[in-house]
Amino acid sequence: MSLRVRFAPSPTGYLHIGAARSALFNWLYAQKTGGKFLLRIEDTDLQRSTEESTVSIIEGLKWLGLDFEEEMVFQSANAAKHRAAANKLVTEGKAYRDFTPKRERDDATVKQGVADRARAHAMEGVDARSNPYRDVSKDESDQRAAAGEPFAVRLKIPREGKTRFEDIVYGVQDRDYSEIEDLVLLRSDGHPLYNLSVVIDDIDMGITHVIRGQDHLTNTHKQILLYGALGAEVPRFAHLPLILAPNKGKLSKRKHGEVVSLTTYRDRGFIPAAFRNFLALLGWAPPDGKEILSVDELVEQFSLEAIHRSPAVFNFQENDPRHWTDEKALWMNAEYVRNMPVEELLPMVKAELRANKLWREEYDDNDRAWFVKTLDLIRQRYHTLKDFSEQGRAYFSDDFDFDEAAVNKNLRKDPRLRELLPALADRLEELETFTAETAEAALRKLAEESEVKAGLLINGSRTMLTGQAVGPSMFEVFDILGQKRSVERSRSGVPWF
RNA sequence: GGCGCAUUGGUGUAGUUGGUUAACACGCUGCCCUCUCAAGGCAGAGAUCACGGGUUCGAGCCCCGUAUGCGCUACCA
Repeated sequence: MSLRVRFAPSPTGYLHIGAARSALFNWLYAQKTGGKFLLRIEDTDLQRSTEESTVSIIEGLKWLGLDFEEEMVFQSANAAKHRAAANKLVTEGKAYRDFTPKRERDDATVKQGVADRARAHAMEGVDARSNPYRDVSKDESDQRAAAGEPFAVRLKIPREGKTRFEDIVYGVQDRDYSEIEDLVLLRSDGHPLYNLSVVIDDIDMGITHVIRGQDHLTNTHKQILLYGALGAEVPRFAHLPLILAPNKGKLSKRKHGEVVSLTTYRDRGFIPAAFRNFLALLGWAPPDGKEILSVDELVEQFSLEAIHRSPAVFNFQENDPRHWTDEKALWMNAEYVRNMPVEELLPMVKAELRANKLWREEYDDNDRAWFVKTLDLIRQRYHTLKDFSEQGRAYFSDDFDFDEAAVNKNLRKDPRLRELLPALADRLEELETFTAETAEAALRKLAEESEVKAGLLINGSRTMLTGQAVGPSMFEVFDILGQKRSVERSRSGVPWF
């Protein structure tokens, strides 16, 4: 059978960048090997799963360009099958009914509770095979079940032995059975549990390679036991190093908020290809060390063997808007904004402008040449798509804001500009052919005659015409804005008031 | 507590079977370019390769221990 991988997120919130990376690596591996990339929504936790989340996951994958094949699978739809499988294991004697009353756990303190219980068991010398219901006779078990007594179903793990598998990333992994409790397959309310569901679904979907986060590394042993009990072939595993927060702690949705959400990057103007490129470099590096890689190059160079084992720190500074996410991601995005083919950038800028009511249909036909030229000029110093509607607003609308600092620095500082700028407007208006060159000549001539430095007029114009202190070469800006707008804005005097 | 995994400049990563001054990218500093800001070019700061032992003529690479971090240890996923 050909190679099949899957991405199996649980729909309990937006798509986490760590999950997105798992999806990417699965997808890359499928492309690389000619295999299939499948999607399964693990919504067995009905309480926490939401439809919005499922939608956002699908949108996120689409945004990153990670198309999945075949029908997506909803794990909850297979619950009956999972239950049946567990019951079959009971009949075969590979699992047993546990009539121990369920002990409720407070969700907030589970981690601690689990650790405490484990510690207590270790101290009291309780072994993992001590469950009294392990060896209850089948008749008695059947009777109690028939009498309506509630029970959970647990897998019967042998007393002696160990599981072993070779992880493609982490190497050979051993675990003694004594370290694994008889795992619960079915809750007392009949609800199938995670480890059972993944294994059965992976078998059903014919998954040959399981590529997922390192947090599942030790779970894998339990799952291997399950594959054995179910008589199925064990797939290959590749676990991915985790992505950590700057303090090297867990990067969580709860603690770190939107910076871990993939949609944030879309909403803040990232280019999908750029973010995908950045994500690929977390825990993996191409053999030739080149970092800006197209999808095709990514696919071509990718290999599971080159993934390394230490966790990656996602470097950002909370409470600092300038460093709201990893600097390298920001740099990479700017790199894409600057260098990608304009035709590919254009639709993205169009969407951005449209969302801000700055888009005009002429940009698509009559003014297309102007639009492309403008993009090419201004994108050189932009970092995200947002910049086109914010910093770039003055190129697409006469209704733009003046930056206070810029006005102070480039206009108010020298009162002569109150006269010089309108004078410049006159000169520009007189030009018969209006280009960057003629505008420059006119400006320099005026500067010379007025005995001021050209820079004074140039910087003053920049703020007067674009509201900003920074931007492209001013003569190019005159050209882009055109004679009419250049003249009007130079003359307006708006920022003086 | 037990088990597992990890540990190369601030961050992401390279470092072939152990062999001269530990490489690249982001970020940072300075200079050049220049009408500003970027970009670009040049130069530079920053790592006793977590720590301690050991093996070896020689270790970031091998072995042991320690520390720290993370993960798992649930009738969560």
